[in-house]
Amino acid sequence: MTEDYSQYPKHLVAVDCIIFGFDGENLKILLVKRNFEPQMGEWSLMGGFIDSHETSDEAANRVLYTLTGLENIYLEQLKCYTEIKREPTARIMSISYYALINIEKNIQINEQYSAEWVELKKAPDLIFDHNDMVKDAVARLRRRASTGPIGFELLPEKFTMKDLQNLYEAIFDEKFDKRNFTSKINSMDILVNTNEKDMTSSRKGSFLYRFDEKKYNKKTSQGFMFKI
Amino acid sequence: MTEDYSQYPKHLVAVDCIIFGFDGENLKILLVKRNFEPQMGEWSLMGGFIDSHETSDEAANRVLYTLTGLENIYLEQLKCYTEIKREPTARIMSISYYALINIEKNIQINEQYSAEWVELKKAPDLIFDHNDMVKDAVARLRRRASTGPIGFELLPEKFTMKDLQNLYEAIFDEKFDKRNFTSKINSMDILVNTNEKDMTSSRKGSFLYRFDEKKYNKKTSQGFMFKI
DNA sequence: GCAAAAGTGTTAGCCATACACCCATGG
DNA sequence: CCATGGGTGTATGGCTAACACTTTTGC
Repeated sequence: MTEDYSQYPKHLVAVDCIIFGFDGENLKILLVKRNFEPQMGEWSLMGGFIDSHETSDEAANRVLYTLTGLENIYLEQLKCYTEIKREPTARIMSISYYALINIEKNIQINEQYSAEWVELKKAPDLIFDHNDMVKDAVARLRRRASTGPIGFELLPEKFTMKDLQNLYEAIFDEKFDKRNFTSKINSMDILVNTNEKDMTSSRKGSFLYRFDEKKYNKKTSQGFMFKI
Repeated sequence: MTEDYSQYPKHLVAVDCIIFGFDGENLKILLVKRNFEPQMGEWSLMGGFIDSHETSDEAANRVLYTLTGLENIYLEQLKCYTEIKREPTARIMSISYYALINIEKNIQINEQYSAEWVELKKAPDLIFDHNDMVKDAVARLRRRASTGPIGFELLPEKFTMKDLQNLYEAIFDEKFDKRNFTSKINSMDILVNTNEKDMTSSRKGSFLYRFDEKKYNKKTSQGFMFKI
């Protein structure tokens, strides 16, 4: 006896992306203004339907590429939302993904979508269950950021210690002590000082660091655990 | 302009359940022997297709009820698996759920499914990507167990300190020091000593405890954090 | 020379860990 | 009375958190 799949219902399945960026001061998310019904003109996450020939990961990457032109972005599946009435016009499941992008990269945001970076804290109400998706994504981001070096995805290649601290303060919405933060980071020994200075923020200038991924991987394979 | 959904492909979407139980010594999972093709006769997780009128949570609860007759079980969504060829005969997405059940409850396992409790460590190879699902579920269980009181879902209402320690040792696959474990649990002050003794395990007998959920909730709302 | 941000160490309290003996009881 | 598992306290080292002054340099 072979299973006859035709008796089972099929479903529309979409992906929605929570795209995080950091401008040096605030965490932001990239939102689009819907240019189609339902809820045309309202703010939402960027999403798209999953095609028959692609996985949800591929669909999320495609959606991200379509909007930003970026590839090889940090992207992680979060959760599948399946409430029957989560969209008013049809039963659509959606798998949420969150992405981390360096906001300074030359992003050519596709004009077609009226996308905007908005501060996470000041984000407008979103359609459907997209507010829940964002909330879940922030929780996941915090957890990942505290246990792994994903914060660097949000920074340019070279960054100051202050940038890094600002980033973590934005992610956790919490202030840290400068000396404790610096020595914790330094004690992990996963950054390299480029010996270049960023002279834009002060007269004295502040050193620029790079995340040393090779070193991090090596240390990790020897039992090291990132922890903030 | 309203979106025309008919142009988008629809998908079969299933749920698969990783059902954990604890027998006092070992963590177990409930597996079924497939009685239909493909891969008839091989071990797999218990699963089922999502119907048009139900959410994935409801489908998972239904699958669990069908197999065990149990309702109101701890159940949490894990991840959506969408590889095109994850099943050989059709493109089927699957949302995994993990469940925690008290193995001592009068479970009437539905004979129809040839289900068996097997020790997690000795689990056979499973079909499709079910091995990955189990691995992901164990990781999630460990995380949840270390930060919340979900372990009690796996124990009978009354349990000894030894039971509790055995449980956490099984979950984390790691031995703990008896005195440190006891004092950590006691310092959280979320158990009540029933002043009954379990006389089956020793001459002296060991006290039976209950998890005090009310107290836990109250403490939690005041900032308490469970931590093991 | 002064304003503004960068950089840098020490201390005290807390928590995690390591560790061993007496107790109660049934047989 | 003895064998078996149950129950209990202390000391140490490491980590976290609190805290303030000096340096550099452009203006």
